[in-house]
Amino acid sequence: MSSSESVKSLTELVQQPCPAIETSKEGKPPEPSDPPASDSQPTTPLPLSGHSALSIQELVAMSPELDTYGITKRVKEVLTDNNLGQRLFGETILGLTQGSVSDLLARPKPWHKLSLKGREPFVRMQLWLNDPNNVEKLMDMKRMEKKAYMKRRHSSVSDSQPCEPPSVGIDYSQGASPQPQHQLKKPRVVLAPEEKEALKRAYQQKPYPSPKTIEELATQLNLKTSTVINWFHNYRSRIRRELFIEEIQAGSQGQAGASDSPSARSSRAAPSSEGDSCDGVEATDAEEPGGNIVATKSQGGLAEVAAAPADREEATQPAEKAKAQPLCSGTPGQDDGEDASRPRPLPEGLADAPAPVPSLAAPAAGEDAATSATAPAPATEAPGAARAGPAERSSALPSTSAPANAPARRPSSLQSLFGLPEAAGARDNLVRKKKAANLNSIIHRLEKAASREEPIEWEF
DNA sequence: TATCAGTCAATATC
DNA sequence: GATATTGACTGATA
Repeated sequence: MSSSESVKSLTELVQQPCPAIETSKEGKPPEPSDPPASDSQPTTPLPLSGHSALSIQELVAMSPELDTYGITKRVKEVLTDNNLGQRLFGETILGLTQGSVSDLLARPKPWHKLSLKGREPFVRMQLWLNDPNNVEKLMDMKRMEKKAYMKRRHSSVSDSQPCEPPSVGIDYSQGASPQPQHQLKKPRVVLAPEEKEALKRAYQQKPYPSPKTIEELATQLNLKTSTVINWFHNYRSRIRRELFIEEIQAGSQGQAGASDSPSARSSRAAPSSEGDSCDGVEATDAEEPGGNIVATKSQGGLAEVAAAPADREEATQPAEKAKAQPLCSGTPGQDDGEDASRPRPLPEGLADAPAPVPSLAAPAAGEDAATSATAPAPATEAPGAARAGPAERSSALPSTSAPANAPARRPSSLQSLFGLPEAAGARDNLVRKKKAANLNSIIHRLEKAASREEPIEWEF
């Protein structure tokens, strides 16, 4: 009951105009920081008015599994249909910056892979979608912003003061030091294509390089070790994310075709079906990093890969490939394009770009095997596994999917709150089916590859 | 301590 | 100008 209560209050909130927005935007103490700042706090549900501050968190906690992909899709539609920008939407509704919104909309992670915090934006989006006045409100915000902007502009002009960009309030200015700190700002590091290429190659060989390796890479590329470390972190997580997406997309596509014929499904899944050879399904397989499905399955066939000491590598490799491909195909052209900007000798092995296809077997470098070994591949990645390896997901979905037929753990009211169609359960099943189909095709290909004994071939 | 998730914010691209 | 990309940072977790 309590849950439905809060749900109710939330529903109300959703219905009512979101004042929070106004506060943050309108008064616009051009504080770009205000929304996020407060937001990051557990107490900050910007779009929701004060009294319900806690609700969003509660909601997130109690919310049923949401279709993140579907939500973002709808949000994108609404935004584009109404010509509403990501920035406005992000800052007023989600309390996130434009970049984050872009990222979120373009690469939503599956619900079960999200942490509580990560789910928050999706719950907000869902609530927003449920709000019949959502668009109007945003439109209003847009107008208000415009007005405010004009106002500022006018005043500044009249003052003949080269007022700095309105909202781009330099936080430095007001805060602590009166000095022109902007100067102290670290310049953003921009890696040259060759550097990225080299890092990618390094990644292919060791997704989890040892400190020593990192050091070497940094030295040879003339980068800071922290930059190299960050790069690896970012690359790993982004690849992982891509895989989620592809998984979903492949799934939905597969479904489309699969719905009628299984064969269609498999064909679509077909590797290069993508045409691009680059990303595509590849990723799908790779997806296993999240779950180990492939690992398990593949192990049989992809022995070599699996054999590699570094499970993690194994796990990531495919993904890597997905990513790597582009390199191959893409680089050729500009590849030579030097970046005179920064001369740096690429590490051997990394440098020989010629070989676009990284040798999976390359594990030669044992030293790091240890490193990677440290973290049991699937284990680590287990996040996915733990939460729901593809395998699980497809069949025995953990808690998430269970709901469908399982004893409804959530009060239906919640579902309505989130605007879950009555068919939520059905959709759930659908999604599961898609995933299962996707997995099947993956397995199929893996087996095929395995039987062929083509070590590297399976990079699709 | 290493890695991850989530995010910001600068920069690139459309 | 809006959106996408990406290096860096923070906090959480194992």
